[in-house]
Amino acid sequence: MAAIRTARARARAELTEEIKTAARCHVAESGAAALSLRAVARELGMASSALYRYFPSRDDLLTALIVDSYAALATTLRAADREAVPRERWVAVCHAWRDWAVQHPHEYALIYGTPVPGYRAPHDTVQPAADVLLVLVDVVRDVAAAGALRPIEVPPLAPELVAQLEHVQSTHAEGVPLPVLARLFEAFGQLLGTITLELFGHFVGSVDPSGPFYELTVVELADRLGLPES
Amino acid sequence: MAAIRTARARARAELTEEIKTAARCHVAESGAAALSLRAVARELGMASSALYRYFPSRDDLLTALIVDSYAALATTLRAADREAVPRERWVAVCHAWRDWAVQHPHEYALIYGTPVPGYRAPHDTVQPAADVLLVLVDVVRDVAAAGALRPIEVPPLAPELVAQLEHVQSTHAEGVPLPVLARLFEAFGQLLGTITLELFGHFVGSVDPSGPFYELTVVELADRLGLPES
DNA sequence: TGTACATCAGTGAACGCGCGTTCACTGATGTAC
DNA sequence: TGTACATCAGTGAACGCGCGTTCACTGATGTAC
Repeated sequence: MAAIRTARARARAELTEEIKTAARCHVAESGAAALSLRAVARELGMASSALYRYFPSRDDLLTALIVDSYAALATTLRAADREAVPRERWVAVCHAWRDWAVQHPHEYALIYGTPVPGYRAPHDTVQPAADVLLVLVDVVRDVAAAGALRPIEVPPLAPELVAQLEHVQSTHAEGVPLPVLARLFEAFGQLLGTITLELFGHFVGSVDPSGPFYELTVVELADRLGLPES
Repeated sequence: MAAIRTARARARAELTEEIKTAARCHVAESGAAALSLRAVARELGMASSALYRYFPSRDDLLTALIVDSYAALATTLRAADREAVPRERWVAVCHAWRDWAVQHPHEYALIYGTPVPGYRAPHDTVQPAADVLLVLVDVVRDVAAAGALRPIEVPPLAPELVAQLEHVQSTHAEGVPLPVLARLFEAFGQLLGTITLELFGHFVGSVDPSGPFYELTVVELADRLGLPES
């Protein structure tokens, strides 16, 4: 029933993919804010009104692209994560993140840049967004489970922060000590900030090209997380 | 000659400001990408073509806004920096940064978010952008000059990174040791990343509201820079 | 297997909108003598 | 101080553009009997 699909159903699935692919190209060239149904339709050689058979509105197409971009990033990170000793896993995943961003700057901007004006992210994007972070969490959790995590010292955590982190811990990061979890969020901010600054041109004239600087950042983050030396 | 201005010159200066103010409002409401000369003209009750007497194009108006936003942020940070002992200076400046961002989210997005599609930043924006960072640099440099900086350990720096940092050191940060300068850039990335994640909604469901988390980040950064305990 | 009807993909014209920019113009302000 | 000319601010109409979305339609595909 799901396997034996009618010609219509197969054509529909294929065209849906083609529309998303064309839209992704458009985003990669002109940015998400400029995404236009008409342009996509033009590229596919069909009437713009035909797209409404596949996506009820421009925003729904945008949502689909965002979900896909998160998924693509998460998949890339997972791939980088496989085969590597603990510390190298961290380094590999972090570099995979930057590489993906450099190779797909507009998709990166689509998910981590300024939200598109007038667009309200639906709930569909929450899980894909979390999946990306979970790659980082998993690296650390596996080390923790193996008892190889070096103890780290952090300043006392405010009660509100403890509550927030405990919630994350119980739902997504069991076995990761709270101080490490706090450092993981710090790492998230630092990685994203560093990549963003490079991509959006704020390092021009200082630490650009930023390969060596990013490398340093990643290594120091591994230290601060208590990951063992490679 | 600069003081005794004609009525025309005074009117011109005032209207230029009014245009920028109206444009800023527009950016604060709908974002930079949606900035429209016609909307600004409408708000001022004048013909849209009249704006071309003041700004040769939409992009020039955008540039003026960007320069102003950098300047406003730098001024805010400077104000926070005054009166405070060394370590508190760092904390005060970092919190002023976040506060400004939270209070002016669209201006923040204007300078640190996704670049506006089709817009190419002219050279006029370089110095204002640097001025913001120099507030952070100055805090650390003053402590270094007073000999109060705790020595810090960083992994060996790649030769290319050393060259980049030495260039920055010689032009903007004399007296700041290279490892500290590297950490300053890391701090820049981490602060910007953390603020961006909060502002763009990526902390919803985890460390949101992010006050306590940001506080922790700032304090740890001070440690890593070798700033003395308060 | 064949027919009758329902479903759906895709079309093309149209609505109504807002945009950046140009241009010839009017009338006020400034300047040189 | 008064006049003649040059400069400049602001107008309003127009050009040409692209957009999202709707709607009545044709014709092909799928389904029930």
